[in-house]
Amino acid sequence: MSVRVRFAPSPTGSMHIGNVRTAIYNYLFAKAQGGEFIVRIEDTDLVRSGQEFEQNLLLDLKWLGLEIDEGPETPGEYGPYRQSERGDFYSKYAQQLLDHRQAFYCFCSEEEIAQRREERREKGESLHYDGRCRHLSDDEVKRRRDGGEGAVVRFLAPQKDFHLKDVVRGDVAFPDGMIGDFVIMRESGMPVYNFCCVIDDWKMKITHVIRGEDHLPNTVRQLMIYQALEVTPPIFAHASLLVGEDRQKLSKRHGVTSLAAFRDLSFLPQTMINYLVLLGWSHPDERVIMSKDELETIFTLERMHKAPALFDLAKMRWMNGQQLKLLSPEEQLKVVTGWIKADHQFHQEKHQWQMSFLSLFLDKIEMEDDLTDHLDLIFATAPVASSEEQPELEELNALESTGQMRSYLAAELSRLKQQGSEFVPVEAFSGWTSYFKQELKIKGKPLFKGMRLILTGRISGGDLSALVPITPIDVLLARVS
RNA sequence: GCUCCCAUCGUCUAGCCUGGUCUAGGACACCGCCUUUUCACGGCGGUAACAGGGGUUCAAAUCCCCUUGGGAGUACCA
Repeated sequence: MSVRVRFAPSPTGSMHIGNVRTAIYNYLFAKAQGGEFIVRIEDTDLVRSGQEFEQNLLLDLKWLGLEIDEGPETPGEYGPYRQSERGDFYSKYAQQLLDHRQAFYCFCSEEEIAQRREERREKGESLHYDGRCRHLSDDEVKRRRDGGEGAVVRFLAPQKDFHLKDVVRGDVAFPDGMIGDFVIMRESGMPVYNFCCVIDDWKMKITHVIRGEDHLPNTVRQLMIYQALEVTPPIFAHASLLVGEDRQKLSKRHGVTSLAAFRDLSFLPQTMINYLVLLGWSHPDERVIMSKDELETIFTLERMHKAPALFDLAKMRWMNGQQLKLLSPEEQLKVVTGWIKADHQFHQEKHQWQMSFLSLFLDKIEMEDDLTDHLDLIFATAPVASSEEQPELEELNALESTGQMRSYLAAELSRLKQQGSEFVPVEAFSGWTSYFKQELKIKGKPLFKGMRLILTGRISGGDLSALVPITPIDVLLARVS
């Protein structure tokens, strides 16, 4: 049977990276197995769900390049793909469970249950639902329902041990009494997660359920339902959690956690996939930089890691640089150009010039914020020097040779500008250097650092002979005067 | 409280299943050196970990037990 996996987010906010990683695992596994990647929207919580969230979710997956085989916008034969539209399935099987006495109507209000739980807590007893409505007679149920009394449907939890064979965790035991009778249908008639999940995974012919470890306790409930329905459960793989600095499950309060936020920070989709997949999975040969295509052939559930993983922005940053270097020059330019504000002078320059800029700085660029400094080096007219550079800078400035070079360069630049040049020809630059050496007898630190100071306003930086020819003459003139 | 899960450098991890080749390997970060008359890249090197205690065994990071620590769940959320 062909592998079918699903990513089943609830549209209640922007997609956070824990979910993104789950999506990636599912997608990669599907690809590696030649199977299907299905997206199912879990929107049974009408209050928290929103249509705009679903749209963003789908857009996020698209941005990542995770192609959906079946989903709300590309339905296959097992739809609908939104739980809010699958009501018939749920009521049908809820009724079946009711008929078979595997579920029952419960008339207890939330307040009553909370109160009874408190009482049991004081007595040190189990906090589960106490089974009060378990054995109401059919007549009583009918009477109370006909009388308009609200009721939920509870699943009657079997009193026995359960056992799960999890691909990443191995054998997991769930002892008898771990959970009480749980709600599968709300008073409003809306089904609840654990129930929908089973019905949908079954009806959508899902073969492997790959999800976060936080769902592990849910799995017993689901196993119970599978058994009651006499359906063979899928294979489960529970991935470790992603945690924040405090080692707790990653959530909004950990700062930057949504995919959108990382995208805004200029992380590439490849980086997201590459970095996230490595947070809980490893390549058999410990390769680190990988493309999505490579991952699609090599990913296996067996190499998933059990312990929770912590985010390391520094490594992710490095990885972004590595992924950037993997692109073709044209693609690199496109990415980098996208990082620069629309009204920046950079966009006015010719393609050839932009490529020169890129090749000069590519090694130093990992993220968007690396760019500012390099752009300033080319375009900023006012010199920027750090405070600790100040003493050396002043010392250099006071040198007689610096003054000589400054007036010479000012004259040269004006001459070039009058000739109509926009940039300094490479030969002109080397001409200046030889002139300073041979005629003015300036050499060593006063020569190189001095020229750098005059032309860039700084005392350290990249190769001047490459930098100067791509700096606009107007900028250089402003710096010299 | 109860149930379940987890535990190798600061971080991500390899190794653990199938004990010896592990004086524990890699990556990020950090620190040196080389190269570069400067920056970066690169190259070379360094600091740094098997949570603790008991077993089993000729031999344990690897198997078992306990302790400790961390996490998750315990909803008419998913």
